[in-house]
Amino acid sequence: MSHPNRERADRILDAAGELLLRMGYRKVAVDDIARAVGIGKGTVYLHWRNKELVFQALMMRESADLTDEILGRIKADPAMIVPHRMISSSFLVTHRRPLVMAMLRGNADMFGSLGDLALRKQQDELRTQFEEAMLRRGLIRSDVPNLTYALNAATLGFYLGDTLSDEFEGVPLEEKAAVLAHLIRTAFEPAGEPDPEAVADVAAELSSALEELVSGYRQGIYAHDPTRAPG
Amino acid sequence: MSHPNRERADRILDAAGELLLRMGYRKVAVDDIARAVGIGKGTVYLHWRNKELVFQALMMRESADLTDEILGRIKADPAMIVPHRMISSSFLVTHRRPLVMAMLRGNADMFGSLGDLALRKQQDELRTQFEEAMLRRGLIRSDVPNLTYALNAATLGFYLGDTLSDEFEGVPLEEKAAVLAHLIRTAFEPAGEPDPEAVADVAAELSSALEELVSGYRQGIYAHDPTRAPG
DNA sequence: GGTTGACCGAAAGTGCGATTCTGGTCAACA
DNA sequence: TGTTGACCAGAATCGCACTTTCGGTCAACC
Repeated sequence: MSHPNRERADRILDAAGELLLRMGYRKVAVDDIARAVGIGKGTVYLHWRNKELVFQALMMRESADLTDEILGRIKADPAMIVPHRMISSSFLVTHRRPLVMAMLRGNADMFGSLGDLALRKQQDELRTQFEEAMLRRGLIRSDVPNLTYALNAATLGFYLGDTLSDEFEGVPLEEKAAVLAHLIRTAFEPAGEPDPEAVADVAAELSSALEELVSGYRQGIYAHDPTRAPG
Repeated sequence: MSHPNRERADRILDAAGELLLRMGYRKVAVDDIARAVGIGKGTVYLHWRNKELVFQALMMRESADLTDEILGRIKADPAMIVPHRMISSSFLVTHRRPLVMAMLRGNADMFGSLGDLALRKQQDELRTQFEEAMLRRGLIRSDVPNLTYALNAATLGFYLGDTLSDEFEGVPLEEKAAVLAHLIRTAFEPAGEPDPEAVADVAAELSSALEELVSGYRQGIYAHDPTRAPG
């Protein structure tokens, strides 16, 4: 039985991430990763059962880090959770993480078939919880039709815009975030200042939900499967 | 010299469109088109110099028809030009034209390399003109940062949403349009009713610009290149 | 017991000649 | 004069043998 050290696991993921960005999933050989770290190929397999799990772990670590970053901002200022700040801030934070961007753009040649099945489901639940809490506490207007779809569609273009056309390459990321903030604030939030108590409450609720999400991510990253039951 | 009849040209384009949707650009042979119409392959070449021009003509006709449709709505009710109605209505009309949808989704295997270079430029100019007129007459709020980018990004997600994820397939098109209308109205339009005179003026200006656009399209469709200069 | 890298088989890639397809032409025809 | 489809050349596709790559294993080593 093995309990490979975690610091090495992180170095492996570091290398995997770098190579992934540079060459794409298919072109990265497990041996490349091992070489980059300065260890034997077999050692990688002491950490994860196969190649796909290595990259899955990488993406989970990335997601966890990103979520932590957002969590930190909420802790520093609970007012961060009002939709327009939350969403534009997530936009910024996300865009600074090339791996996450590549993932959610579904760059097919970058990722072989990294299914975020359970992951996606968890995020969906979180989003639903977020929306419900916001609605309940009056931080989102109640007259928006089809809220979930509306938020998605309204946001999607900002994430995909520069992928499909280079006509807005010149606009700085911060300005784009500001535009997104304007959009969310005017279209989804009620007029006037939000109730500070509601903000605090929702911030607390959301924080704990995010913490749970992060711990879920982290759990998946370094989990080493026990050797299969003997046949 | 030839002046092939226009009705036949239209039948060719009809067939080309049907085949294009069914099999994609590459798989459609000029001979297939001719067969479908019941004419000889050579006849197609009496209308257009090569295969690509046939499909370019098809897309121009499609664009012209679509623009005409919008134009008709504006004529029937000038208030159609207020942004939220204009944009959501364009959304609906566009989504009912599979060829246009395929085109602007950039379905690479559907279209070989149909460059809408000049076309795109013309549309951009029109959009700019539209925005300026709206701003000038107070039909769009003046506090929206980066207006052009904002409108694009805010709208894009609605066009691409169901391409990338099937999670909103269930939402009827009309409801999506309603969401888009809400978004545009609340985020881009000033509160209160628009000035009827401004509406009428902008409607007139936009109508004539659209008519010009359509006539530009139509001109390109059936234009037969003169035989090359003798070598 | 942790670590390694030679080794294996499957799968992907490569080279190349044979074959089919198809855009475009044009002599013949109506 | 308008229309056609047989014809041609170049491109794409296919078939296939050969080579290379790479995920994953495991006996040997430290």
